[in-house]
Amino acid sequence: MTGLRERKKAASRAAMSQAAWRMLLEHGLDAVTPESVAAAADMAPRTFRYHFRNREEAILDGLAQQHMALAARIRERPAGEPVWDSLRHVLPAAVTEMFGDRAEFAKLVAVIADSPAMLAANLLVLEQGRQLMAGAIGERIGRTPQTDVYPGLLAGVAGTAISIAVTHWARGDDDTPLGDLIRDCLDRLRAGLPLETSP
Amino acid sequence: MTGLRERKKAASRAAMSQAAWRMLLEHGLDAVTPESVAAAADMAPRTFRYHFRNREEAILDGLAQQHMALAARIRERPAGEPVWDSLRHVLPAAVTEMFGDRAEFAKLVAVIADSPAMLAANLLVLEQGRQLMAGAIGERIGRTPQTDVYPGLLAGVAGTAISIAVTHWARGDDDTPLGDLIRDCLDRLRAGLPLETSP
DNA sequence: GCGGATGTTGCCGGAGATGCAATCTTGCAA
DNA sequence: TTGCAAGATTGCATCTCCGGCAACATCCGC
Repeated sequence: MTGLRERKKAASRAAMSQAAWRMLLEHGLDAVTPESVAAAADMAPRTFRYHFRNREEAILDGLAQQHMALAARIRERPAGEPVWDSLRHVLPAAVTEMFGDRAEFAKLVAVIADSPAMLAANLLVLEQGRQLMAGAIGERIGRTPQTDVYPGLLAGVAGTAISIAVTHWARGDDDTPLGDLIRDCLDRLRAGLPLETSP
Repeated sequence: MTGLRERKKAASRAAMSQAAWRMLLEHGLDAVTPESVAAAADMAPRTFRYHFRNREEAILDGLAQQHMALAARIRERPAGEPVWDSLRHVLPAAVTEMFGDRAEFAKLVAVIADSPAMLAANLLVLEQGRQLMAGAIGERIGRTPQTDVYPGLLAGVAGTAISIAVTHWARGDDDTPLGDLIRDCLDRLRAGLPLETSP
């Protein structure tokens, strides 16, 4: 499971992904090329292409990893706990630590805004996250997403809460902590999204 | 607005999009190339690239159009109607007419399943649809998605309902009409997605 | 230790995307 | 009607990106 081989492979991947991320923040999307990233990580360009389909995938790989970790944290919650409570318990903290620095994430949002490829890659990450989340939810409540709509719906709702909360948080004209924003969104969704303002 | 010029441009676009769609259903994704589609629509390959970024975009262009129409239909609902009711009124019918033939759509699902590019393109379409839906919802309730999370949350929920319902419907091991599935999903979401089974 | 499996790398070819400019069609006004 | 500007269609040339193939190095299991 944790053989030297797999660890080295993961290390290579992580090194390039982090290099790509830093390069995006400091020099913009155009500066992120297989060549530059590979050089920064001290590897061959071809190795970059072995691990990642394109630069967008490399840049977002870190986020993708953490999305996968989200599902795991859902599974780890005590067995009897209602799923909604599990989400409310896990998501605010997990997502907050996921997007540590607001300025960095604002930059990412800006890049996504004017790059269709980045947007598409980001949507892929989110979709994959939803799939895993649906699986985890289904496992907890004993229903498979294949035959029951519930896990998919709840995972979709959770994903929506995260996306909306993070987007508003990244905009920066509101200093509410990200965790509180997510809790607020989740609570509204759990209440069935009534129109009434509830400040 | 409806000058001859624009109609001709839209016609070219529609012709190629439909050709791409038919070609996908009959010969698979690999058969859909700018050259083949352009030939089928009696146009030059370069014209294909003038209208579409890639084959996936061409294939899904019809769906994208209808997603845009969705937002318009939300806006057309009577002014006093609660937004949730508007969704419940518009979505089942609109989506049902959107995916007329189950076999065709099942094919699309299959293609999406093993083509990351198709998946990404599809997610782009859905995301764009959500944006428009959020705008329409915000307009109806007098809140802009820019400063208020409500429109985005509700649009996200609506999108989730559609995606999940359509996916299950396309699987085909349940003969419930698509409209009923969507209504069911919407009702569950409006009720805050309680875990209890309610058959 | 040895053989198989797998990560790393270089080389190279095909496919896809884009800028440019020429040409034709349409919209509009003189 | 006629002429001009704007925009759609097309060809050409180029460029980048992606992936297959094969060689080599390293690691795992027996």
